[in-house]
Amino acid sequence: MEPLAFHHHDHSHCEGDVMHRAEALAKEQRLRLTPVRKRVLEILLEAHKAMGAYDVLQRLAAEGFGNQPPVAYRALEFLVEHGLAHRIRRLNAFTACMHPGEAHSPAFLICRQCDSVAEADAAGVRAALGASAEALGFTIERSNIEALGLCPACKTE
Amino acid sequence: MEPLAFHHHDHSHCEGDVMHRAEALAKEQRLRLTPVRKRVLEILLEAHKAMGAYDVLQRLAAEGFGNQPPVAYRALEFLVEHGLAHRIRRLNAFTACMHPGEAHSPAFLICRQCDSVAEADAAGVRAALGASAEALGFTIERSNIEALGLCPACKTE
DNA sequence: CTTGACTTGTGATATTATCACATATACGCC
DNA sequence: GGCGTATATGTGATAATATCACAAGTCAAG
Repeated sequence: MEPLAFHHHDHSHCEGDVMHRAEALAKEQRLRLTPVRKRVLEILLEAHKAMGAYDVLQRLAAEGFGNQPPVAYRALEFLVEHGLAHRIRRLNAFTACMHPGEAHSPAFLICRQCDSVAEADAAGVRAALGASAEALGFTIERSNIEALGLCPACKTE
Repeated sequence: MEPLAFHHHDHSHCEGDVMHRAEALAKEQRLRLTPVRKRVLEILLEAHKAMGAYDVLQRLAAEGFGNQPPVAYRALEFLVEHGLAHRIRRLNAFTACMHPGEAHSPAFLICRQCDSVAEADAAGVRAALGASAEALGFTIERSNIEALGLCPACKTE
């Protein structure tokens, strides 16, 4: 898994690229990536950071979609459900998945200064967590791993 | 770190024991464990599971403390700040720390069936997470690691 | 072209959390 | 002990986040 955040990169390209993969994935899995859902994913990708449901809703409403909370929440729930977006509980916010398709349940690194959110490789983390849980006889089904701190860019400023 | 949850144990004793350690810790660190704060900790310990701020508030109000949200939130914030309680973001809830004093920032195992919350050893998890973060130049300051699944008791039922 | 499953729009409401300001209490210092 | 300051609490209002319920619309299979 390549860490996309915290590095300079062709931003518009990364949007298109991820979007492309998301659409391919949706087709492959017979997911219905409807206009609202697709637009929400685009909005998240454009923002390139975590957005609250109401921020997303505002954008949607401005574009002629419904302006009631369920419109945003339902689309976001769909995207999260199918691995196209992630929910950042610490921020009560959502962010586009940068690695759709690649089975992963990443750890999130949240910069407290610039609010950027990066997906970090969590393979080792999950292994360790699984071991701890197993020692207690607990079976993990889903998990969220979030860290708050300073990103490299903000550290040097 | 001993896993207290998921095992039968002398419940009333564990309450008193943890409370005792919390008070000792407070004295040692010159923390002001005021009546509201102490009572909130007791309530969390008695419940022995995660409680929402408004649940706590209801209990407080019934006992003559203030009945406005900040009363509960302030006490809970204090307890979390000083390691006497933990915030479970997945549940928008709080739980008493079962290991006050022992420097730890545990992983939480949340049973989706019975809503019990156990603190699991997170030393390995944090090491792995720190390694992933460091690889990206990110400095972790705080983190929350939560897993949802089935506890041993609910698995066999 | 009809049925049934899924999706969206909409209004209302529930739940969680914070702000602002007045009052009261505890602590350090003299 | 008395004073001044920092800290804590009470209270009303409000903000931010999330869900429910139901009607209407859309899509796809048969």
